[in-house]
Amino acid sequence: MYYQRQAPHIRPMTTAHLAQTMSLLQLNTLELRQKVESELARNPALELIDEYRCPNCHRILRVNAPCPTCSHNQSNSPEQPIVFLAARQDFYSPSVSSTDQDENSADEHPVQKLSLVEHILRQIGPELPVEDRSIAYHILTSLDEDGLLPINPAEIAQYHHVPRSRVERTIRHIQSAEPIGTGSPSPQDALKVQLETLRETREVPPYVTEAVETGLEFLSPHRSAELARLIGIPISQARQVVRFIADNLNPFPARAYWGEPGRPAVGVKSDRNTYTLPDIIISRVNETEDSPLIVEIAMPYYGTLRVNPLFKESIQQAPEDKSDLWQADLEQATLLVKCIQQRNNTIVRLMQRLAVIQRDFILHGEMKLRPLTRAELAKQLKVHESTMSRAVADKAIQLPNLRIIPLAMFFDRSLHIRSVLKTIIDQETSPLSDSHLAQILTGKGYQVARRTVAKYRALEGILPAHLRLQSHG
DNA sequence: CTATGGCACGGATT
DNA sequence: AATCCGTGCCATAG
Repeated sequence: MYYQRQAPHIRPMTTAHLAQTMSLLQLNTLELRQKVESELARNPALELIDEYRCPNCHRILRVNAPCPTCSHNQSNSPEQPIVFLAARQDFYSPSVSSTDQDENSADEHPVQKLSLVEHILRQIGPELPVEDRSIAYHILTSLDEDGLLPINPAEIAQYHHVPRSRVERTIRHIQSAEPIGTGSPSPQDALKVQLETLRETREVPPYVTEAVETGLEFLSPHRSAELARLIGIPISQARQVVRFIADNLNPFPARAYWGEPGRPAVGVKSDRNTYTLPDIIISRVNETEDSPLIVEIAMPYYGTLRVNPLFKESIQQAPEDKSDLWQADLEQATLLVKCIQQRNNTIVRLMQRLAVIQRDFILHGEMKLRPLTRAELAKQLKVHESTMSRAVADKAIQLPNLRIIPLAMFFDRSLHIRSVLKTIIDQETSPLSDSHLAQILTGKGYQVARRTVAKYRALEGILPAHLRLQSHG
């Protein structure tokens, strides 16, 4: 399927190389992993050997990557505090541990991304009693697109002829898996579960529990006034509560990692029931202001992918009729390996640049996002615009604050203004009209037309001024 | 008369 | 070439 049986030597190498690099570049890590797996299964010239470890420190290394501990780092100048670790390979577990049901569905229509069901089963699989597996599977496949359970546990119990308590026990198992709260019957329950889990590791501000229990409908940022009145606390404290909940909890667990609750993230395909893992992870070394950033590129497979040297040697002894085929396989394998390396290289270079340009955004949030176009970055990196587009397409990136957002968000033209707009509205004492908001924004150095303010408002799901509530009283 | 949403146009972006 | 986005104009609601 991946190669035509034509005389391979006629095919111009460069064209094929280019074409394949391009097509690989626009795949995200999971898609690439599937591609590699299918090639591995089909092509005897390709082999996957154990991960390559640094002889001194035993760190797992990407092929050809300098060891970050023993040898010096390539990209670490003092004014650009960024450290690039070797791409990490341990991120995606090998595909052995899936259940029977998964195998079947995967055969029928190849999964593009790890489904939520599979993701959770892998987590709870080990602790889940075997006899509860079918129940868990039943629950997971019944989830709606937000990760909530729309049907009654009693139904499931009846269907499997088991006591209800066993179903509920299984639900609790599922709720405790990432994303926490999945399988809850309602957004409120999901929040409660998340809150409990959070309590184990962190201090939870006062009144958060009350807000979740009674003031659920007032939890959106611009309704803090109503919440304050309901619980009987100052508005400022209500804002903190709302802020805390927005930052740490999510009423729709399955959307947990896609940007902000309730708002579909920018640039995401509207695939339903897919759970997206990051292709790139950024973390920080410490909490100081000038802390270096660690950028990790997730690898699609364990170990080192390479052309099997034995296959290469034995190719002269190929049987007459197979000779062409083997030759084609060999070329295909070499091509794939090269292209994957090139893909990684492109993404690493992209991220090196991006981490410098958008450092403030990565560390301090949306308001600091610097408007940047793909074309601009392409120019700086001296690559073609279409290459940039592909590199950015369909990738997810995890920020140090653990939020996972589409890489495309780094190129949002108006996110920073929208974010400023949000805080203005959040802090307004009486509802401001669009034209007034436009004035304030212009005063702050963001030139936007009144009409545009209206569009941004709509985008953020904020009601027009006359429908917003007075914040005091 | 003011505030806002719909439509459409043109330029930028992909 | 196709799509997205900011903006102006106009109709409508209050």
